[in-house]
Amino acid sequence: MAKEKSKDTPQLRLKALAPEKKAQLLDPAEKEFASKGFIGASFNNILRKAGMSKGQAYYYVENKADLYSAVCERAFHRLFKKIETSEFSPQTPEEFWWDIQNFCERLTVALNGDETLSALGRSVYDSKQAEEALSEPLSRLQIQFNQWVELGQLIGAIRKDIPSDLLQAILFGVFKEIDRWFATNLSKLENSEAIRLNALSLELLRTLAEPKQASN
Amino acid sequence: MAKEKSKDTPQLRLKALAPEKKAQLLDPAEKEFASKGFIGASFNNILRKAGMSKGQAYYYVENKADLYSAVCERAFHRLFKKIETSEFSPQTPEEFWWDIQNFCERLTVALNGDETLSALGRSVYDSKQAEEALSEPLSRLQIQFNQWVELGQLIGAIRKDIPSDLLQAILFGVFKEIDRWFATNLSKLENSEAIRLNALSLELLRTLAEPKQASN
DNA sequence: TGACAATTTAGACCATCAGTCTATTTTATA
DNA sequence: TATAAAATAGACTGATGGTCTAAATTGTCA
Repeated sequence: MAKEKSKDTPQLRLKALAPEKKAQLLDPAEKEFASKGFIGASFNNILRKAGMSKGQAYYYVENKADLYSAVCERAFHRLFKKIETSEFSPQTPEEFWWDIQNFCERLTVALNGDETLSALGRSVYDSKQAEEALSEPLSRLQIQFNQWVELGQLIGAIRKDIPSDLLQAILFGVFKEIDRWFATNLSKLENSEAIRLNALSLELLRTLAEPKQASN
Repeated sequence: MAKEKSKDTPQLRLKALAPEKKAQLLDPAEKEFASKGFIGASFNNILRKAGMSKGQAYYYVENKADLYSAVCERAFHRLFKKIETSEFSPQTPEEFWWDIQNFCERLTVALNGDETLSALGRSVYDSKQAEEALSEPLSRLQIQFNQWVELGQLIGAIRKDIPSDLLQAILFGVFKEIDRWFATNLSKLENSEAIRLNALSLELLRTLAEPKQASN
């Protein structure tokens, strides 16, 4: 029997679309979202740039949020291909934090090489609506993050006295602010100072996340 | 001569408006902004609730952002009246942090007693647009904050190795996330746990802001 | 090849949005 | 009472994101 499940949702149809045609929509969309943010971006304008009719676009995409989500997912994969995250199995707190630092460095390099990607990433925080649009991919990220936290806790690299979702929110918040600050101030910084602050930032995160004393 | 400077801007006209009429506009606006956020709030809907025509509203208010700003300013004053901040002139780090704690407690109490105010406060972070609309009052807050930081640095309560705007962004970020977390999780919390986490949160801020060692 | 069905596309159309503009009413001045 | 100024009503504008239907295209099977 195996009745072929037909592509009866916009999402599935987009997935099955020829890469070039997908790009025809997602490329201008990415530019628009990256430069204007989720709310500022105009769906109509994207269609204009993509040379695509409304009927066509809405056949492959549920709504503006869905398009934004598709754009971000694609960019996300692009990022991860760049990072090529290696195995991550630290045994001691020192190893744990070294791995984290390593990861952050890869991330920084990857983002520095792709301004559109960086801007798109920052656009997530333009509005709650943007965040909601990405709730699904973000929750996947969250799971990954939680695994790291749990691992860290297991080997004594991360404190256990704060609910992990609170700790996570705080760490993400700090990370976000640091990112934002560097995005706007990096150009004014001496190179050496930039390096110093970068290291210091990571230290801050570590200070927040580490157990209070050397114990537990 | 002293030609009376006439109230020729919406802001001045609003300021000069009879309190009850001002409330007629600002009350429904506050409700709308608090419950829907800046972007989600509908100007038209506010007018409907206020029983006010467009011409009238736009005579007293420049645009949506200006209305939001007026609403927030009023709420802000309401908050500060509740807090009645006492003199703040610590001589030692311990005093400094004790004062901060004291302030945070007052703030918490004040906000707990006014859900609309809390929601309105949180609405600032709904979107960049909201933040921009409040750039003027927020920058006043920033100045105040910077004075505290400078004072703290003077008496050795606050580190000097991070640019103060970065430090400020980080502290604000952490504060924001903690606030948000408590806003959504407070109801599920044991009372004792809530108290513990509250104290711990402040400790986190202190950990971030204090000089690395006891020196400096 | 021709007929029929399914998929895909075009674009007119809709409600709603923030904001503008003008004609009118109300109020103050003298 | 006449005139000027301040205030108000609400029709109107150009966007927005999103819907809907009719047409075009494509696939399928005889």
